[in-house]
Amino acid sequence: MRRDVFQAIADPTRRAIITLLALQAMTPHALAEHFDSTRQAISKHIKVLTECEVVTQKQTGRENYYQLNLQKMKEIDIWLESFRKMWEDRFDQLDNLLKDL
Amino acid sequence: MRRDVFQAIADPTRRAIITLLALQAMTPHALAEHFDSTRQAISKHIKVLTECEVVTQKQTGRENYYQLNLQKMKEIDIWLESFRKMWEDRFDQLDNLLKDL
DNA sequence: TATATTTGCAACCAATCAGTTGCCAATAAC
DNA sequence: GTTATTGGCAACTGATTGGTTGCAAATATA
Repeated sequence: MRRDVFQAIADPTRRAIITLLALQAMTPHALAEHFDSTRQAISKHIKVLTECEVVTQKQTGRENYYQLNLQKMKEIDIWLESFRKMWEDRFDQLDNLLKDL
Repeated sequence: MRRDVFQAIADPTRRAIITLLALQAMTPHALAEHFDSTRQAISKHIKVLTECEVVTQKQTGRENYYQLNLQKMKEIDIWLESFRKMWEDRFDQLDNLLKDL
């Protein structure tokens, strides 16, 4: 099974989970309340996120708090880096063109 | 069928195609030579990329040149924006901590 | 004109995905 | 001690994915 951050963010529900966990650590139960699907469905998504280390867990009693691992988000940023350079160059070119006109 | 840039970059072969097309526009045939799988498999990936507008095509005779649409790459960057702010804040906090020591 | 190259389409296949329900274990609350 | 809450596991289902082969159409090339 392929488990990387790119696969993790492919699913819109998982992206929503990531956004929620960016604000604060939450339990699967609390997370599930934000969605229409069942707690088990959400738990499966959390499992994927945990397996690719996008999310880490911290157990306290019976409650399991999950929190976002920003480092993994940074991995996407690193991949984007070379492309960002390209669109910034394009922007500069357009900028120069506009100045010349 | 869900077709967005996040699903597009989920597959490692598609990410490789994107990287190749960032360097220069290419035909499916030329692209396929960079991979082990068949031309049809690559064409299917190109179809996904086209459907979510990560790639645009330009036909010349029987050859079909595909090129990267940087704008769609930027969409990922926009989504990352809020998270980037977070890890930069964390870095600043660490920086201040180190200064204090 | 005959042959080779490039391409997209359709049919098929095994694996994976996202979701469900049911169940049981552990912890909290009463 | 009994009941409620939380959460993980397993089994199942339908849809999607990434791959294959075969084929036909269009364009180059000999």
